[in-house]
Formats: sequence, C-alpha cells, structure tokens
Amino acid sequence: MFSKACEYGIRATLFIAQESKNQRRAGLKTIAREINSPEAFTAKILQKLVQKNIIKSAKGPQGGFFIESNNLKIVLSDIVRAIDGDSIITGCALGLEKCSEEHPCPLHHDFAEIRSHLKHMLENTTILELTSKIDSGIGFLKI
Amino acid sequence: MFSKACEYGIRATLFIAQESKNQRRAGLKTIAREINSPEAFTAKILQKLVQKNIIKSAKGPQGGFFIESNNLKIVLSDIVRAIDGDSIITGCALGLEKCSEEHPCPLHHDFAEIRSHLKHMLENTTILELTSKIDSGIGFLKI
DNA sequence: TATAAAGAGGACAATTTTATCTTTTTTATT
DNA sequence: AATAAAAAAGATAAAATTGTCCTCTTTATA
Repeated sequence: MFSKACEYGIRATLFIAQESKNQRRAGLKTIAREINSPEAFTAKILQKLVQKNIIKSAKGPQGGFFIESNNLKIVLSDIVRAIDGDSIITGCALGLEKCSEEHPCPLHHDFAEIRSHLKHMLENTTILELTSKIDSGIGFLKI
Repeated sequence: MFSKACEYGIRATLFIAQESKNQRRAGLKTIAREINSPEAFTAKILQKLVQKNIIKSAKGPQGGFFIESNNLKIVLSDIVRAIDGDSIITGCALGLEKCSEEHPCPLHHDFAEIRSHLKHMLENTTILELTSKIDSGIGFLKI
C-alpha cells in the first residue's frame, strides 16, 4: 500500500506530534527507537518532511524535530503525498497511463469507489486525532 | 497498490480469458503486444500463474496460454494472491509486524474498513465479468 | 570562544523489483 | 524422423527502493 519510507514517515510524524503536544522536541535517535525504524533512513525521510513543511527541525544541542501547534491539523494525505506522491489516489489499478472515465480499465469503476473511500479517509484523518489514540492506549507505533 | 508484476498479471489474464472465451489460445507475443507489457517479464509472470493453476499453457506450435471454461470464475484476489501474496489484504498500513485488534496501530480501524471493502471487491469480481466489460467496449487493457 | 550536540547533505551499499537474454524442453506439423 | 514453433527455466542486468556512513553546518552552552 504505502512504501516503507511512507510508513516510517507517518509513524515518525505521529511520534513527533505527540512530543510536540507536550512541548518537547524529538531527536532522531529517540524517534527511531520509539517507532522501531532504521535510524539513518529515518533521517532522510524526516529531512524530506521538513523540506515539505510538514514538520520543523532545529539544529544544535537541544535541537530535534517538532510540529508547531497550528500545524497539528495536518492530515495523513499531506504526509503520503509528500513521500509517495499521489499515485495511490490517482493512479490506475492496472497501471494504465491513460485510465479515465472516458478510457477506463476494466477495474476503473470498482476501484474508483475504493480509492475515493481511501482518499476521503486520508484527507480527513488528522495526526492530532491519531496521536490521541496513542495517548489513550488504543494505538501503538511499534512492533 | 499492486506491483507492476500484478498489474501485468491481471491484464494478461483478462486478455487470455477473452481469447479463451473464443476458443483461442493466446501466445506470449500477442499478449504482450495487446496489453502493452514487456514480453520477457510477462513470460515470467505467466509462468507463475500457470504454476498456481490460474491459467494453463501448451508448448509447441499452436501452443499458448488459455483458461479452461470451468476456471473463468476465478476472481481478482486469486491473481493478486498468486503474485503479490496477501499483504495487501492482511498487512498493516503502517508496517507494524504485530498489528491486530488487540495491538492496533493508530490507523488500524480506519484501514480495516477500507481493506475489507477492497477484499470484498477483489473476492467478488470474476475475470468473466471483467472481460465482458472489455467485450462491450467499456474497458480497455492498454495505454 | 571552544566544544559538543544535533540535523543536513552527499556518497555509497544492499536488497528488491523489474526486465532481458540464452538455452532447454515440449510438441504439432511436414 | 526432422523441423520449427512455442513455453519453461536459468542466468544476468538495470532500476528503484531501502538502508548506511561520513563530512559539513548550525547552535546551545560551558
């Protein structure tokens, strides 16, 4: 479904959001440990999320990654789009380049439904919601 | 969503099914041309589908790939499972190894819905249905 | 102001996926 | 029986993804 990079990216963002809610910055080491991801690879992904303005970073001692409170309303699709692009939402299930309403693959209509369901979910699920699931113990970020 | 191999596999199977409905065998060259896929790679995929008893093959002159009429009721999930395994249906959206009802990732419940929708579709869409879309000109296999 | 702690960036390496090429096996047809 | 057409099988290659390592830059703090 999502690439590994995207999976790590979402998990990392959720962890960072959680810390940010408590006015803490999250360092790379901690993040990788807490979401159980490869450290150096995670660094690359976080770099990209910073470039795309999903998260912020601070260098130097006491630095780390964080999310400004007015950005906690970002939704899953923001992260997915930043890392995987939007092929998951717009791409043809059978890989046709020009699949459309006018020139559909045989799966087009069946898939349109599922994709629109997925799209709706990704665009309406905020990371804030998700972190509160973690807070209340009904959602985990590792293992 | 699906791997390239799976996309080609579904498209190839649909083309073969179409030909089989007309009592024709489909050769590799024709298949690759008609679904616009790389020939040698497609051969590997067809090989796997033969091994998994999704399609049949015949060697020698007049040989090719075909589907026996009692097998035209196979569904999309048969093909997907044969090529991609069932990670798309059972795997965790965030890549957690032990994501479950008891130990869910924060996306688990939102995704369960989408996955069950997808599963239902894949398990209830026969290739016969899909080929009839192609026959009636409301579904294409290339470009 | 020196130091050390952090992220940024670039180069490289491993793995997986996608793709090709060559040889072998099977089999219909002559 | 010989031939040629076709798939099967194995080896190899290219590309993409995943992952690591090393150096550079920034910055808080002693």
